[in-house]
Amino acid sequence: MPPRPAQTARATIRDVAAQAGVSVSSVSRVMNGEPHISPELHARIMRAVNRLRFEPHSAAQALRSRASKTIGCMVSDLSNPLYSEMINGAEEEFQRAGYVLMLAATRHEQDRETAFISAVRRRRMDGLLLFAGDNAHTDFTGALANLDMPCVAIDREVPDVPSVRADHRGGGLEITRYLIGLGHRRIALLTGRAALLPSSERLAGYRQAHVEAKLTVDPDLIRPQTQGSDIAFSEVCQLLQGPDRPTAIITLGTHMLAGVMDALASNGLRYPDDISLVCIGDTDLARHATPGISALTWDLDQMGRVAANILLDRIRGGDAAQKIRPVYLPTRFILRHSGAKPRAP
Amino acid sequence: MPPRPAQTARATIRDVAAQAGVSVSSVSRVMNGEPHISPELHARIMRAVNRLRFEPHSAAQALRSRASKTIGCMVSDLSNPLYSEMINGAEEEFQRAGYVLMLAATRHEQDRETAFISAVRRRRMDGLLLFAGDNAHTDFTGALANLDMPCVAIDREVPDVPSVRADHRGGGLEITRYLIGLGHRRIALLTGRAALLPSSERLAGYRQAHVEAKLTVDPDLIRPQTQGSDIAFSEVCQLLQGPDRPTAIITLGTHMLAGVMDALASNGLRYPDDISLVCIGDTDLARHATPGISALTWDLDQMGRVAANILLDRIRGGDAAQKIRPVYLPTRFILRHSGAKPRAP
DNA sequence: ACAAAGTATGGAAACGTTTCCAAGGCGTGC
DNA sequence: GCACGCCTTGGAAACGTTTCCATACTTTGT
Repeated sequence: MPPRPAQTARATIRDVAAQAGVSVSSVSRVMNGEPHISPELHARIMRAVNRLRFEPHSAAQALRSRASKTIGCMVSDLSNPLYSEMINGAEEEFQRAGYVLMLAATRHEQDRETAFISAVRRRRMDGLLLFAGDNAHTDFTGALANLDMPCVAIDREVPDVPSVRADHRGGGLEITRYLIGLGHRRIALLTGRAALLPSSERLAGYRQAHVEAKLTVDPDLIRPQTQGSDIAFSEVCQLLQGPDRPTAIITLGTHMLAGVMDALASNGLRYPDDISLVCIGDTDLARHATPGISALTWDLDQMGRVAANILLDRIRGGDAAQKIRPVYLPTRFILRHSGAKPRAP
Repeated sequence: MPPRPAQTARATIRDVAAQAGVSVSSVSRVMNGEPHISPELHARIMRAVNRLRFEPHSAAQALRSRASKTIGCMVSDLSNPLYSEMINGAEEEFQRAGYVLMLAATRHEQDRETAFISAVRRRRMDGLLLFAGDNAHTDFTGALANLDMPCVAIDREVPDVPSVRADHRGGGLEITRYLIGLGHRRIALLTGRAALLPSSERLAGYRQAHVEAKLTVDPDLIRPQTQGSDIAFSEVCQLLQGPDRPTAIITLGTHMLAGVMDALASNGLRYPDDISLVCIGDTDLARHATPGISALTWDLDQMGRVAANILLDRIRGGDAAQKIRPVYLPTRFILRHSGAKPRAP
């Protein structure tokens, strides 16, 4: 194998100093915008910088100054639009503050989580943003405890780490109340991985609504399966085969809703007449299905931004110990036409 | 402001060497898995590494070894599911190869593009993945030419840079032929930003189909607007007001399709009877609308992976100069029920 | 048996910054 | 006129690795 073509040598701070006839430290000061620099020194240095197209080597900066200007971001699945929209918002805030995002998708595998934590440590990243992930991963939580680094979680519960969360419990409560109010007594819940905070919170809201109405919850109606439209399809088919089928379904809006709709169609059922439907997370599909599907929504972009700013605050040495209490963002119920009173039996 | 709580000091390679009673270079060799190391030296060093929880400082490594194990990834919009799915695939390949992804969303702003290029240079990233972006940005192309770094573009044309592309031209040709074959003569095309390669290629296919059928193209039917369902809505409304309205519409599947459907509905039109519809990029909405909407699709995850592997090859010193010819991935037309013969006028 | 070639280790010089310290010049208040 | 402090600059020591070179000890080939 031929040797790599030599990178065209790049100017170092020393070259700049030599070119401008000044000391290295002066160049450094100018590059970092420090005060107490005479105008003509500044001008001379900038001229040299431009002539040589000097660009500071950030590894050297990080090594010496102990700040990498880098944020780690751990998410289970990049292609999940819920996450990517939050990341999009967060990234904008980081960019504005001069930080770069390092991204890793963990696919819910504990190995990848710990591997990324290790990368975060080795790279001495300045902060870490954690998106919803399995709380069951104890190794991970352990690794995190030793992390000793500003950290913010999104829709995830991590000890001693501040978090931003949507009010999934309140949302679950609201939509369950709504369905109960319509007269439903058997409401199926397809809310995604049980180990994820949003799912467990929604379930709590769902239960609370039942308690309020003095109804008991049939555990068979709760289907905390993984994401995926095919899973949703088979789960719903199974629910519909049963003797005492549900009269309403609450389901995740991304991917799962599609499977649910397929399942209804292939069982010859139509919403809202035969069965009521509410989905979690508003999507094009929910909006444009006919009839439109009522949905629970919240501001993903905003969540990303809020989390990013909390993290930036902490990096800047903000009042660390305080306010690790979670910040909650509201959910909003969009009423469309997928709910109705249950058929008389 | 109180001083930041001192980071608990972390072990350096020197600490490890001292603890194990060996030289620094031996520790380095062990950490990098070099050969010619006696088993007992290896064991002694690993024991010290574990005891001290030593983790090499990657900035120092990067500084000395000139490899940052980092890939830059530039994309206009992270929340666009087309992109995020490709990124998801690419990230998996990078992760497997031990690289970390650095992500930036440019929002089609040239400033952000050049800013990111600068970040890439300063951080001495090992490679760069470019997603579809405006070819009109000449400053950017200039900056890129000086980049002197392994680079792969996805659905984007950059001089001297290899690329991976879906066969958008072939796809555009296929769906336009299909509609012409049904008898349509006035086919509207809402295909996204004209400056993006996929759009211009689709347009080329669209034109070619017209040429083949000896039809002339009415430029008014081509609406190369930006993304967004509201834009699509108003564009379609405008098209439908005109005296000689189109009998078929080709539209992007993400977001725009929703606006198109709204526009049809609010003009009292139904597909496929009143007007035919085909969308580009398969989505839940296209699949589950009633009737189902025919769609052009291609493998996003695969595209990301292919691009990642080409880039990794080049980083490893692969036959650089060769094969900068674009790699094309096929598109596939999924026939559903949104197309019909045009109404007799 | 001896040169040549390899194997296993250590020592020290980079890599390109930031930052601490020192020092010269200059104004200021007494 | 002098101690003091501020502004401006330079010099040099870190930061934590990798890598080159040297060295001591084994093999191997003849």
